[in-house]
Amino acid sequence: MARSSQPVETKRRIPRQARAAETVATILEAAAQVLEAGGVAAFTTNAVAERAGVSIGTLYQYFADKQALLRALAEREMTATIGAVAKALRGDPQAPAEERVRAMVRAMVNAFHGRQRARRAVIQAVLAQGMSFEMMRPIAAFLALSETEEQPLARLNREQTFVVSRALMGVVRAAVLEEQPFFKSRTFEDELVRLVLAYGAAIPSSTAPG
Amino acid sequence: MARSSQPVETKRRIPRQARAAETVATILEAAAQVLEAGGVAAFTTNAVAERAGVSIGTLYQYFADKQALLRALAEREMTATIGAVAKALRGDPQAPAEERVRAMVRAMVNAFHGRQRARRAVIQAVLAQGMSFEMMRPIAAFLALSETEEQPLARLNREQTFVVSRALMGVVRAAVLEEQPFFKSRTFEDELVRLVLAYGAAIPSSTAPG
Amino acid sequence: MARSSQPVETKRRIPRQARAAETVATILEAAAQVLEAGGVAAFTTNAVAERAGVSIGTLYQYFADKQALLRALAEREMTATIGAVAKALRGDPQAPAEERVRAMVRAMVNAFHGRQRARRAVIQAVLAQGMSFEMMRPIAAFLALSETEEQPLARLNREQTFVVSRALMGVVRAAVLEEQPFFKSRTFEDELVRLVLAYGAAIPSSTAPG
Amino acid sequence: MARSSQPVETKRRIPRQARAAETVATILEAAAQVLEAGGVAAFTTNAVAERAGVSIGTLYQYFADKQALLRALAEREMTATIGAVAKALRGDPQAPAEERVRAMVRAMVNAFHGRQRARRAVIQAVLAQGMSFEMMRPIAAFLALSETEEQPLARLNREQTFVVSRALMGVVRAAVLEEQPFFKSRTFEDELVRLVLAYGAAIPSSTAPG
DNA sequence: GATGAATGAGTGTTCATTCAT
DNA sequence: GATGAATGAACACTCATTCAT
Repeated sequence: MARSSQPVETKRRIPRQARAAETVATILEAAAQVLEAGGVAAFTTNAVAERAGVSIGTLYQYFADKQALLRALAEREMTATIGAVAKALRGDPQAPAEERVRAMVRAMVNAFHGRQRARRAVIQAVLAQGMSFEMMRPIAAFLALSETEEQPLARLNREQTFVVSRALMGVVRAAVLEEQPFFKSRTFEDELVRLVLAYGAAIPSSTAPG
Repeated sequence: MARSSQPVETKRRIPRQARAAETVATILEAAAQVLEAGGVAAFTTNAVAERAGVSIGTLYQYFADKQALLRALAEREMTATIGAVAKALRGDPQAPAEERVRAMVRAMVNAFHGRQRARRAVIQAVLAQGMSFEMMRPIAAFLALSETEEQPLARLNREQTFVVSRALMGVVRAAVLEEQPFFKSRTFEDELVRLVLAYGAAIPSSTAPG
Repeated sequence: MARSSQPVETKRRIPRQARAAETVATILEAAAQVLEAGGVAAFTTNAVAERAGVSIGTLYQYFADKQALLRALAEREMTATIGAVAKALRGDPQAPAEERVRAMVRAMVNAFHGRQRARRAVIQAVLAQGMSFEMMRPIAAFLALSETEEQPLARLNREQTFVVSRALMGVVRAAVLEEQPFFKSRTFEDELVRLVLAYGAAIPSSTAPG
Repeated sequence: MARSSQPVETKRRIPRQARAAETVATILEAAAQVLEAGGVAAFTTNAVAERAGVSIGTLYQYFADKQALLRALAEREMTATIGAVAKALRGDPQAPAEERVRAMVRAMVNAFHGRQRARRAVIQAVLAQGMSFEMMRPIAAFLALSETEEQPLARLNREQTFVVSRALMGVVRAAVLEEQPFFKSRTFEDELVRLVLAYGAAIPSSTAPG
């Protein structure tokens, strides 16, 4: 496993032409499929290239190394989740807290729908490669709910934001990884909403900064 | 290549002599150290054997394969956590709920003290190898708190048990993996206690089975 | 680890370029040489690769595993033998039986000329790997002589075909393995011819089917 | 694979006591069983020792190395075959040639009865280890039939002896290795007898020496 | 004499990565 | 830009053999 020393750059070549962008998309989709089909063990650069229908050389033209490919994939998957959650949060600001929390919870759960295995594999792969949870920060930010100026979820301090966001993600993640049958059930959703609301309600105004 | 059947499945040879038992302990300790020092990437059977000061052959005399070694290590680490949490839960049954929850939370947090990197690596490795979360079941069982006949955490149904246990573990896990500076702080502990108690209090008696 | 399906099963990648075809030939030749030089014990994939002057990776690009390499080699060697024998059998159909049998015997003996050690090693290796004698079937078929419409070797039943073919091959094989000095002698050839003709002549027409 | 340099000695320690002789027998029997059960691949010194119920150290007390064990086993198996054939040949010297040949053929076929897999494995192992066919010489000698003073099989020269003995053994060997269903049939036996007699009859007195 | 824990050279095999075409 | 043949460090794992107890 030769370690390349490209610290920051994810991609080698910024695709300026439509064709190149297509190739990149093809490769990423192939990567997701390989992960979905065979899990982490099957996720080799050669396999991805073959699935994508491009040569291994072409893959390396766009991704500096395996890490970069994985990073890009994780980003893509995360972006989808973030987008859905953000949209839910952006909904009607006048709606009652429960309604908004429920919309967000549902968005998260739905985000993990479908290609569960791929997402699970992405999580595994991300962890296996020692990548920090940095890329999950955006979600955490959303979950902080600080953009909701209204009660009862606003004004959380650092620890509280961390607790509620990670609690929520922790439960969803565990449900995905453990393949819990009740994952998509209404009962499960209810409990997640309850968790967030109860915790929010239990926070006295004074603990929040300012 | 006939494999003689061994009782535990994890180990190849049951150490009957003092020397052998020592060797096993040495290897496991070495495994933890390697994981601590270099993360999942450095966790090779050869590296572990070298660190342990035994030959690679000796390692394989006691562990059928890499997985088995990892499994044994995870077991060892998990047992420590379980033991601490269980002890906390066993405490004074007359004590108020908050006190008992706090004891448990503290036990969990403390369990992840010290060799954080190793534990983190164990988690990563376990995930990377596609091992199911089965081994975390015992902890979940404890967290279900169903043994506490008293209010307010008893009588949780399946989904509720799952939610509270995974929420708690999710937060602690994230704090370890992300190396949050407030991990050992009282503030953090307070919030965890709040999460559990608030959720427990928000559950109406009627949702629980029976 | 998805294996893409290949037509022949023996090879992983079908060489489409001239360079690749050359490489395959080089590896096979190296395999024969290694076998010739050091026998079965020396026949390791690394040794073959080194002898071929290619990296071990290249070897595995064309042969799925050691077995496949061995199989390919055996095939190559057998094909040579079969070809020679077949050619001899195809000779003048009008020629007297003795002449035709002699041509065949000579072809077989000659086929084992030269690289005796390699062939011997191939046989050993094939046996050692538990490979069935399937690949020798073609030779047996030829030896059945059923294509010779003429007396005295045609119309052999199953057991008779087996007996005469294996007897002939058994003697040749033993001569090769035991490195008998008279292997290439005319006397030896005479005796082989005698064996086949005598046996053929001793079979009454009635024992053959039809 | 450390090669020990003990050229000739098969056994390390000559068992002078009854107990030691028993142990050797036990080990040899275990070796045969391991070979029978798992073929060449399963034939490891450790497996044999375990099967024999002795420690690996004990095994090495009686057999210098794996080769020696194999050699001893081959010897044991061959001795049985030889004994049977010799007995058949020793039968009534006044009996007609066909009868005596048939007795011999039957003895050979029967010798390969029963533990076929083990014998097959022994053959494979013997070949795999590069052991020459030296140990089969005794059988060849018997097959030379030179002890039969009578017609028509006596007075064979070197090549003729070689041809008839190896032809016979070659057919039997092939039948065992290929697991031919007709192996034990009367038809097959008939053909073997025919082969020997026809060949013998086809030899003019003048070709034999003296 | 017997034991079995320990050894370690050696094997087959993978896969990220390069570079000549 | 694309290709894919070639690379080789690295890995998991085996097993014949030794020797302290």
